[in-house]
Amino acid sequence: MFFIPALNLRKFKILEAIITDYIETAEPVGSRTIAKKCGLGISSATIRNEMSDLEDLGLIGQLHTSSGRVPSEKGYRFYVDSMMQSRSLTAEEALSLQRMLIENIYQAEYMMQETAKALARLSGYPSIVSEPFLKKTAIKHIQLVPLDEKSLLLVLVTDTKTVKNQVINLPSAPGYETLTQLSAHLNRCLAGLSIREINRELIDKMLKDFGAHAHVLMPILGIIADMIQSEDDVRVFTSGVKNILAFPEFADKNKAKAIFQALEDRESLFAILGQPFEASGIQVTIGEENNLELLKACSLVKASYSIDNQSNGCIAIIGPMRMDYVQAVSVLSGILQNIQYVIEALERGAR
Amino acid sequence: MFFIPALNLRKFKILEAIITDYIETAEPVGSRTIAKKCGLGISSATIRNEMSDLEDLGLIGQLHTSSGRVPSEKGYRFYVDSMMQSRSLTAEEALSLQRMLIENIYQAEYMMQETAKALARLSGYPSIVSEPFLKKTAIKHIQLVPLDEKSLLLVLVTDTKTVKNQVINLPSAPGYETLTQLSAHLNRCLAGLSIREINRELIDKMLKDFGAHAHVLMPILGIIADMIQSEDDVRVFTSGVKNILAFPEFADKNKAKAIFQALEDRESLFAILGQPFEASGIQVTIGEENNLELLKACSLVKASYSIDNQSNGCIAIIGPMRMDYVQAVSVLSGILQNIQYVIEALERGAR
DNA sequence: GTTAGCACTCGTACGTGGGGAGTGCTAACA
DNA sequence: TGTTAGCACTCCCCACGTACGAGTGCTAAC
Repeated sequence: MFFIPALNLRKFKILEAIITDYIETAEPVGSRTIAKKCGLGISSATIRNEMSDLEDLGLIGQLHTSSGRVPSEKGYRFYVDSMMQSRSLTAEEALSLQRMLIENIYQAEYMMQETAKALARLSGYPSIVSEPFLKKTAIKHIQLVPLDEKSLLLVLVTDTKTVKNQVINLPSAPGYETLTQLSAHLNRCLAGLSIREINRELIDKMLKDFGAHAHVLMPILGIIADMIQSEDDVRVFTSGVKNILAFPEFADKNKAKAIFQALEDRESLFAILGQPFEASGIQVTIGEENNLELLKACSLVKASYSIDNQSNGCIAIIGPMRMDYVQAVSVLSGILQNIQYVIEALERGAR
Repeated sequence: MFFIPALNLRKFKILEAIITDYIETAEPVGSRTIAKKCGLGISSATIRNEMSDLEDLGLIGQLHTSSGRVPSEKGYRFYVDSMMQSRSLTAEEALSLQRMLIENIYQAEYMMQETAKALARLSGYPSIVSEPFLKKTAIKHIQLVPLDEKSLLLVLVTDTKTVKNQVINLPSAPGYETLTQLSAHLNRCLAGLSIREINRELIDKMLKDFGAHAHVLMPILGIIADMIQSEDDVRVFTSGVKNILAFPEFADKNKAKAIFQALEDRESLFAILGQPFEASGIQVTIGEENNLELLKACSLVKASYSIDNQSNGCIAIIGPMRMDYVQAVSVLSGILQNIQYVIEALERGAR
């Protein structure tokens, strides 16, 4: 948020008209268009003078002499910070979200793909949604399932209702009976704990209590720690990537391709979402403000959702700098609310 | 496969030269190009005469008078059936596949996404890979995991090592002890069976043996049947969708968008892969041969992989009709072999 | 049967010129 | 002093005509 002293109300309104018009049409905006549209009752000549001032302030620019004006990054930034007013979701949008909630929300992981879809459909931009990071998440239940004589399956249910599987290979896996006992033991000791609470002391105690199976317990404990600690199992969903093609900004094949490439690759998705997901509220980063080279011609609208007041997951949409920020922010915040609502419902259900 | 009597060796070679050149360049092929390239030692005039004949046979066509020749769908069909010789994977390609095998292959589901990636990377076309359909797959292990007082988690491991989870909501869920007993009971009765072997008689017997928990057992049995019967849980992976943008055939935004749309949507992916996946070997469908309107301007190269000699899953790539069929078929068959190899390794490991 | 030659077709690239949208500047006006 | 009409100027865009080149089909000669 920054303040521009030279900006009187008329300039403010003209700037607003330029930006909204350009967001809508993707065409440079001329003084006559503004004269007709902004309803200030002043002539295009006066507006030309004002536009010249706005250009001096660095809020708008020209592609070439005698072209209309185009918002600059600084212009967009000012618009996002000081001009635009967020709106609520329309009845239609809200209804569409409600439908999303009705089915398959018990497990957090089902919700994510659906959230990505809703985000893309309602906003018209490609969306990215990450599963919650598990770092601060607690273990709810552990189950060991026999597979064959050399392997077993570890099923981990967290308090966010996410279910994770991992096959564990051993020189010789215990039988069903032993696994059942081990499962019970693991649950007694670990259920309700988060990764931070699993310490050396606890592990020593567990091994002591169940020493006969230490050779099985050790690798299992290691893997459990890995599972809830590493982000490797955190999936990231995208939707509506094709929406990019609707924007003239990405008419160039190579630009479109770069975006598609990035949105297909896990690593670059993480890079886009950024680490850590600590920031709260909705963040808008415009053009050069983005650290990633790939995004320097784009804008990113991003929000974190939290579980148990711990910021854990991230939802975002990507678009051209000429993005409909009002639409983007309102859809994102609407969906954010819904996610929180669902998560809280899950939490309540879990206790 | 069809036979064209009028096609002597020279015409055959000219047709081959036209098709391979067009596949490479996407430009209509002229008689002089062929004269220089095909090495038959005949002049362009002679080739023009032959081309005229080939056009009469419907194997090639012209975009307009005085343009070069372009293969027709019939031409491509003849090429695929009778002309092209498949090649083996190059050392580089084979190595790339080997790398894919090294990690994360124990569970079939990990392999699928990797397979899709490899397929797209090696072929240069968008790829689609489906998980194995479970219809003929047998149950390996069932485990009931307590969640809370109103819900439990059903974990189903199949003999293809696919693991599926489903939350089951009940008015009142049994405790840990009961679930452990129920799990044991379910495994005793169902392990090793496929969906076809689960009949009324068996269910009656199970309910009789465990009548006290019939109200829990009934919904569980229903869900197990659903899980292995329905295709709802079969995931389909895509990769390299962006590759489409490399082809002039999809320069039109709307065409590209239609493909992106289709490859993002589960339903249309199933429609593309087609049902059932019974056919063996590699199938090529060209242009109008495809039932789907969307694919009438494309070619689809598809293969099924099987588990235990039952055709169960499907891998495919999509491209323009001017597809590099040699490349496509060789990559697809190379990857198919690898999938089979991995699956057999899993099977051996499972016994 | 093959080929050189030629007239013809058609798409593409290129230069040109007009129209239109837009600007900045100036001078007149309230 | 701020506003506005008018004007010259810039520059993009499009339509048009032309030249060129790639390619064909046909004919006649080998």
